[in-house]
Amino acid sequence: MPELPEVEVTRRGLAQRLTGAEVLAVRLGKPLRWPLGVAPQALVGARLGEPARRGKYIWLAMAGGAQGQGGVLLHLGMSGSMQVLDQATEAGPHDHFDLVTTQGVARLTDPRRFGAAVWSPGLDQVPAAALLARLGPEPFDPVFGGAHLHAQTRGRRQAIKPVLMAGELVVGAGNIYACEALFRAGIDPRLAAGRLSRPRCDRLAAEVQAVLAQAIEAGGSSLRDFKDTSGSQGHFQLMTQVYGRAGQPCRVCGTGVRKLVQAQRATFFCPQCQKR
DNA sequence: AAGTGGACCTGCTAGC
DNA sequence: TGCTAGCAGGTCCACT
Repeated sequence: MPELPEVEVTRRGLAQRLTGAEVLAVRLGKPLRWPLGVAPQALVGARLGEPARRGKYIWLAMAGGAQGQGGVLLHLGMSGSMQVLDQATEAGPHDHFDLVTTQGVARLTDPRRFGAAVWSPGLDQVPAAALLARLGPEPFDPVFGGAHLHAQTRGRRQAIKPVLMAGELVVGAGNIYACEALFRAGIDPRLAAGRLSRPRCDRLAAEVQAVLAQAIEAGGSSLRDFKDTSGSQGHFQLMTQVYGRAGQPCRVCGTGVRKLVQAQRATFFCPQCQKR
């Protein structure tokens, strides 16, 4: 589910509800991708700062409590979402991390358990630093743009779509938004990254930013189960031009949208609008 | 060294 | 109707 827009929508919800709250209890469900790395009760008494986001990770900074300065790095994996409940209801079989606070209960629900909640003494310290180490620039960071995209793709033979998704050139564009950005930029997803001209890099960078911004505005995409922290669905999935539309007519030219597999992930594109 | 493929885990759906 | 193979928004790791 969650690409950058969904994670950002989640972060905003957490920020609104939980900033300044004090941790009363932590409840763990089944194991997630990585262990929390600290005894749950060690977080009791800590006060939450404003949640931050880096790529598809959310950083819940906290101070005080037995564990002292640090925070919890959250990832929603493929199927995760977070809700903030007024009261702690009984945990379901897919609720694997509850942060009970004075301002509500933040609950991570993640059926596939590719997500994680990991304690770290700081964002710039292990284990958080190790997890964030390979992330490229944020899409709205001034560092990211056509020049960066162009420079970083020289000599690369791999197709642009998996390169975009890998997160080394820019974080945040997962399968949906990589497909959508390439469509908007008129670029064939199979084109070798190193063959993108500078003007096309400019265009692609702009479209990555535009599609992510628009998706955040729309509350993210809810393909099957994504919900924001108050339980509402996003509606960007209603605006996709190509993602999930195999066989349906392109909204621009009417040609059938095609589906193929790249790096073991489905790619959707319009063979007419997107050129090599 | 870049690129590829497998792994992690569960639920839903399309197809027989 | 019922089973099953295949597929799903991510990312790490091992191997070529």
